[in-house]
Amino acid sequence: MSENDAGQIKPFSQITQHDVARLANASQAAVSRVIANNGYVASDVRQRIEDAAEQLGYRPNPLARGLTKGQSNIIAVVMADIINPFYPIALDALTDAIQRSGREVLLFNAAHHQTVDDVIPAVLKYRVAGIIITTALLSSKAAEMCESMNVPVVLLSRHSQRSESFVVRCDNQLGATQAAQLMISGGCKRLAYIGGRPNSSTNTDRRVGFVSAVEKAGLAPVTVIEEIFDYRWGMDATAALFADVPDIDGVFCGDDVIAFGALDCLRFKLGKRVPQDVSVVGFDDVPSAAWSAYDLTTIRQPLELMVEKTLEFITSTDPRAPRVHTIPGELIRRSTVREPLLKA
Amino acid sequence: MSENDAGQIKPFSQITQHDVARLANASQAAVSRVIANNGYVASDVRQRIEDAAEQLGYRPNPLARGLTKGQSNIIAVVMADIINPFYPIALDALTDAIQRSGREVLLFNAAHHQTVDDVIPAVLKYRVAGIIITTALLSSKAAEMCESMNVPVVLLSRHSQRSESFVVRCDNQLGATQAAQLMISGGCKRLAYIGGRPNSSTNTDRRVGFVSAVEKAGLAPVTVIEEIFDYRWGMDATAALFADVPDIDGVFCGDDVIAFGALDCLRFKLGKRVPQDVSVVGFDDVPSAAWSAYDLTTIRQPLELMVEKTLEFITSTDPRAPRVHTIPGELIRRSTVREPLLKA
DNA sequence: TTGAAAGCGCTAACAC
DNA sequence: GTGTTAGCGCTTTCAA
Repeated sequence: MSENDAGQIKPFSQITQHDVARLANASQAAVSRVIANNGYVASDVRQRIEDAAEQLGYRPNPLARGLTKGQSNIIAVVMADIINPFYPIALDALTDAIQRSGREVLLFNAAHHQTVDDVIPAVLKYRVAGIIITTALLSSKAAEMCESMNVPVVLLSRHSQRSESFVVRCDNQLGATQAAQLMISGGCKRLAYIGGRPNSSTNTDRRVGFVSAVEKAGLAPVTVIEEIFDYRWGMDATAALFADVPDIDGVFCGDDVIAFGALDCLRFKLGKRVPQDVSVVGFDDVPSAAWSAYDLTTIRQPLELMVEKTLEFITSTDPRAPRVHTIPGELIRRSTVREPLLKA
Repeated sequence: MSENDAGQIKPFSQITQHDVARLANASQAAVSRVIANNGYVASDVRQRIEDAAEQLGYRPNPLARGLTKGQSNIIAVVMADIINPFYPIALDALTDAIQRSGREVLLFNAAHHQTVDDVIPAVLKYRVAGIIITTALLSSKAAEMCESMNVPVVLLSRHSQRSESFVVRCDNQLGATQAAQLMISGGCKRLAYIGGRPNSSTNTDRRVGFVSAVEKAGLAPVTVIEEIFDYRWGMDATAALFADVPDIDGVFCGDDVIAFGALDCLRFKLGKRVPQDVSVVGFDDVPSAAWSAYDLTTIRQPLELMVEKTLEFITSTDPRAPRVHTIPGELIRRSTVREPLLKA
């Protein structure tokens, strides 16, 4: 607007602590102290500085701050399967919580051409305040890198014995056990498990929980088939399963998306009635599980609590505190499991 | 391993250009030149530097680089409706493309407590190389901020007349027109539109395209009902619609998720057959549209092309190039629209 | 071609 | 309490 220095308005946020200091008649260091809220500064000076900052529209430059402190205000989220509907909900909750805590989210997609291990170096360059990994595990080499840079890592919804990472997860075994009990009490005799990625902890825990609960009940052993967490697989696996073992009357699925595929195969390809002929249970409770077309009985992951604990871990300082936090899921009964006959 | 300077290994990525310079017997400035690939450096020196960098596992610090250059290697993605299944696919494609171009993604969730305008200042602090906004529009004030800092903004899947932003979008009007034609050719006479957020450009464009195509065909005017892009609304709107106008035989929905709600209401609450009694068309072609339980006829947004163009815009320099890019969608015929009777 | 040197905006001793 | 000063790791003149 005005063309001289007098009324000069620098483009937004090119304003530095020097500018503020000049206007407030204080040193730049003093400005730093009040902005970072760290160190002594007389209340009248503080007031002048705050006013000046306000007036100039001062915004601290996180790049500069990160450089000097050796740590940024950024939390990295590494995700490999953004498409699977569980992850968007998780991401929504995570980003919201992180932003509310005044930090920002750097998102790394570890799908397609990159693995988690590939992206870790890129993450670390940013001197992030923490790393949240969903979906896939971390090699010990990558975990060491993080540790050597003192960056806390939390594995969300993943388990891992060996690393020093924090772990926040739903109690998958317990959930699977509940699923088994529900189906068994509904009268299922011949059960199957359609799993996702075989070597993922999520899959293993769910399988183990289910298989052992069924075993404990003295039923025929569970037929297990595992490959990947997606709809297509749920469909194909179901077809294969029933071709092999036609009298299956209950299917527990590694996640909801697999269950949707199973349900559609059962109803539209195999002509089975659910739940009369076969019962189906999923895991996660993604939004579409509640849609009428599926109305899927499933185990809900306690996402709010999981996210909360995840952020706690990131900022935790006590090295002796437990590093693994397991939260029970919640059985959501809808209409894909046969109810027990009333013994009237 | 060894305890002296000789074999000393600094923790990963604490290694600076100084360290590399010392090992390569060159100046730190020279190292900068080869790393940034910018400026003259003799080939033997370059070789030594590259070897040294390799050997030490040197990684440039993006915070420092960003500070000096006044621009980071980060692209911000602002998203408000991560839950709606269209956005995860978009996000997956976006993040993958951005990472492949050697940049990183800072994700801002503009839902819950924050609007797009709220997050823009936070975005700008990071001196990002560009901002990609999905889901919601930008006030002109926020747009000015971006412009004053010389940060390109692209509105993905949004339109906006007034701002200087780039726009990449699917041709919503055309898609809606195709939907109308398909339904009409299948024999629909009494059509309705169930829209999402009334003042969003996506919604408006789709409504206008549909309404005018129906009008052009000389049919009864379209009944319009709009509120929000979600499943629940699709369900409720459908119930309300048929209570009001029972003879509707074709429903075009603002997006797939609304269509899922409509479908479920029609089938499970209203006892209608789809497509025999009423035809339904969605928009987006999210993954679940292909699932057997829905098998929804819809318009696919050309996401790959949209993402590609978005990144082109971010790096474009020609100020006279057109700033709006509209790409036609693709009609995906599945089973929710009645086929025309064959006039044999 | 190359190195020295001056910052980028900020934090954190360190003296006063 | 406060200002001065020395960097954080990097880019970029500017001389040599």
